[in-house]
Amino acid sequence: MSAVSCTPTMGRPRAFDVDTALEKALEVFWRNGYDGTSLSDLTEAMGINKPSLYAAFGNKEQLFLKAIEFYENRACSFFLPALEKPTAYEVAEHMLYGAAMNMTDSDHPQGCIVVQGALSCSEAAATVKEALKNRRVEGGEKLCERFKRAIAEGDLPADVDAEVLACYLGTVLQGMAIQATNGATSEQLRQVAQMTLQAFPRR
Amino acid sequence: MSAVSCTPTMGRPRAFDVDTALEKALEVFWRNGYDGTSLSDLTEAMGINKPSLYAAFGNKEQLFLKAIEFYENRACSFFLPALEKPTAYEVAEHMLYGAAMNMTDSDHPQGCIVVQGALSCSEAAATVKEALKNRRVEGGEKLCERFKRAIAEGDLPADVDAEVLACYLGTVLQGMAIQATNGATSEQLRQVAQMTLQAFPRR
DNA sequence: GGCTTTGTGTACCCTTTGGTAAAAAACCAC
DNA sequence: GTGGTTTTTTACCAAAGGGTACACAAAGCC
Repeated sequence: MSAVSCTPTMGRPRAFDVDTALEKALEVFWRNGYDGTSLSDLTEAMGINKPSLYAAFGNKEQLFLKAIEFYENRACSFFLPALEKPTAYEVAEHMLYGAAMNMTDSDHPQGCIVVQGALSCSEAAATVKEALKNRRVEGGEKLCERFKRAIAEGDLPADVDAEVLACYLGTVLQGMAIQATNGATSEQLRQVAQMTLQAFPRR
Repeated sequence: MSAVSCTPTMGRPRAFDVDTALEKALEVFWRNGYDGTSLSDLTEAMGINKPSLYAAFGNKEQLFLKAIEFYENRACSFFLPALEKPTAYEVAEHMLYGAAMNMTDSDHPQGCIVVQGALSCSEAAATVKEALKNRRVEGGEKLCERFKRAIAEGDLPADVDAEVLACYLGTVLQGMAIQATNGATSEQLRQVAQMTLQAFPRR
């Protein structure tokens, strides 16, 4: 199941659990950003030494990318499940309320690592910055596709612009990540979600 | 006028213009973030040596804070002027369309440095992270005050929740900064602005 | 038991980081 | 010119950055 490494049968067994270590790394990257996280921060949080980190994950950049994958596959992810809802309105509703809940959850850093993990960063972080940007853009495209389908199904009025609607929803979702880091409560974000839905076309 | 230093009459004159150098520093910080910007990046962009930088601006942290001040006092700032508009709706309108224009202006990096300058960062950047967070929160509070005034003036319905309205608008504005870094065009952001205004109560 | 294979721990590599000491240079007042 | 004052230049510092060599330890295989 672990996407990171197939445990070999020979040789000394690993003394740590790869997914647990990845989860710790995710939390550090989430809180401090890519540039703001040092290898010492990582090895300390993960409870392993540098050679173990490099053997298991490649390097800092690859570790970050694997942490992002781990993040998106977590049980509490809300984006993809929301896309499956039967109507466009319910898609938006579940996504907005899911974000309000998830981004303020005190079990992990506030906000969203795909937004804040490497927003403005050094040349050395250009690859991960691009990777996160692509994920944000792809999220918008998935929303757009979903709304186009809704129009085709007659679930949304034919004169609705799916791209604008997706961009609007994406803007609010990404803005909620910033609000969460500002200290907004889940209740405040739920009210933002409610207002956002007021501008949302219903069949 | 320069808030940075009163030019002394004695001694060797400065070989660079403080405000020009500050503008260059702002651009680097804006593009790379606080953690992602090194002193070499700064001195190269500003065209000065490190001792000159330290003499004129203190250190990296103080230079960043002065760059933020410079940023907020620029001619093309839109936030404070929008607050002065006669009605709450016009306040929101000017702020949203101002953001759509400003955050995609190719004369400088995309987005907003108050949002992306130090969103997730190292312990060493905790001070500037906090400073930016405070500015974002204060922006929301100013919006809230403005909307409360609008309610008192009868410009907004009495049953409107000024706090929710301010949080909603702040969320969209901060989300627009992310969209701009994603590569959104000013036209796309204008359409987001238009949709946002649909949820805005009118008298 | 030995052999092979893999992971761990320590100690190290070079580069870059933020920041400064000290001397030379450019100005003003006299 | 001389003295006082400030800025520039060059060279440097200690610490931290990402990354690795190497010896040793722990497992399966035979």
